[in-house]
Amino acid sequence: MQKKSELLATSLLFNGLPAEQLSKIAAIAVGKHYPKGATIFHEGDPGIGFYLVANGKVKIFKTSFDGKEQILHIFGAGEPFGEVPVFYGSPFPANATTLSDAELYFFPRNEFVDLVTATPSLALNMLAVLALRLRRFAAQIENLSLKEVPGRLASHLRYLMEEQKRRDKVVLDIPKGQLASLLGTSAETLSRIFGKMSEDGLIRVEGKTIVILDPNGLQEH
Amino acid sequence: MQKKSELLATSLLFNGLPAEQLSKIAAIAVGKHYPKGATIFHEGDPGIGFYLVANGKVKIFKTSFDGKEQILHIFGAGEPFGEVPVFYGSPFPANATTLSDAELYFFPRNEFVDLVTATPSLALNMLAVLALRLRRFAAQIENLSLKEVPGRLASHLRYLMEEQKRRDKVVLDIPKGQLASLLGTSAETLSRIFGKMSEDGLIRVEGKTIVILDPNGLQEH
DNA sequence: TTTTGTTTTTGATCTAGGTCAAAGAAAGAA
DNA sequence: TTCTTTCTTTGACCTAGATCAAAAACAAAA
Repeated sequence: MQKKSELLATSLLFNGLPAEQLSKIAAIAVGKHYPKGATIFHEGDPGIGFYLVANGKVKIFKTSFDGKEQILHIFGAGEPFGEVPVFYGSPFPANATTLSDAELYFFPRNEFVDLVTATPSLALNMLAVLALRLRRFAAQIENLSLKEVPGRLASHLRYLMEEQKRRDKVVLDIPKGQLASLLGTSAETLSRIFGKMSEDGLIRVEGKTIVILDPNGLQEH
Repeated sequence: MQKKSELLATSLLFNGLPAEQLSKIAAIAVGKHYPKGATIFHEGDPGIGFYLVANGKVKIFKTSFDGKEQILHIFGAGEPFGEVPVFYGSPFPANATTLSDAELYFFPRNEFVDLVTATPSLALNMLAVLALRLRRFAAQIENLSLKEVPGRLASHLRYLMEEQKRRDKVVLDIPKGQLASLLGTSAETLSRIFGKMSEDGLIRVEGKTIVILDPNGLQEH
């Protein structure tokens, strides 16, 4: 139980809460293990609570009638997901699947709402989490509708540079096919764009490692 | 002041709060009038508070370097906007402009955060508002990336049928060019799709009124 | 290693829908 | 009304990127 509240304390959601609150929160969390590729929930399932990633990676996605998928988010350690039904209406708006073996904490809706009601700083943290997510969605809509695929890839690479705090290279943490689905394109097109950017001397692709040769050129796209 | 808290009471955000709270909320709201086409804020401006539409219509949108615009939301009476910076970081993630003459209430950040902290049910209402908005964004991303333009138009028409509670016809509340920008396409393409759907006997276009001839056929798209 | 399954790349082809230009229709303003 | 200004439609053309098919490269397991 010690380790559990330690992880919780590092997340944006439970950040800054006093130890006393943290242990109450830890008390209602149920740990669950999922193998790689497991379904956590489907779009339309009733949302009886939300999850927090302890370790591993989870994708949230929509699928079209003909099987194409669009990834909305990829969440890693410390990030919560599936909160929408907790605060507004019942069914999950999208599907959730693990991208690797994963350990998750599940927070049942009613208990959690009680905690939020009793703990103003938890409520403000949750508001911050949702506000950040809205900001990310706005950026994703901008990318999908106002930028072409090279521009979307460029902004994703800049995002990874930021996240991994490197100016010279980044490592893709998901297969290229999944990246294509996140950027709203096909694996074939993404592969061609990687090729084009290499030709143009912007990057060098070495498997999952992308060497950034021209950070400024990347801005342009 | 009486009228003000009456309007507030009808909004999802302040719904169900006791009169005492409502008057406190009304006390910090500052009324402002904007003419049609006025800019309320730009992307990147510091967010010192949020707004609620008393009457009129407001669009929230992103623009590309070459001037194309993508509308993220259109808000009418009773709907709040610009809350993201209140709860997470400072700058507005998008632009806001009036689509008609509009009366807005402005809520300064600090005072409002104090109220939220002191009023659990207000916090839960705000969480519901943001959760609903996430759900809408997820649907918009799905539309942009998994559906073609006819499908997007069809789901917008179904949305209007729902909203206006009519099965036989709906009235567009914005110009067709703005609708194109909301659906992530151009005015020309939208016009052609309206034409095609009319040919196919799905709808009949009479100016801003769209007569729904075949609700089931509309489902298909 | 060799085998088998999964990613990734490459080639060839096709089309939805963007863009440019201009004409028509509506809607306000004078 | 008549004049402007803003919306909407139509025509002609063009390209980003999807799709299909198949080879190649990797990775995991036997």
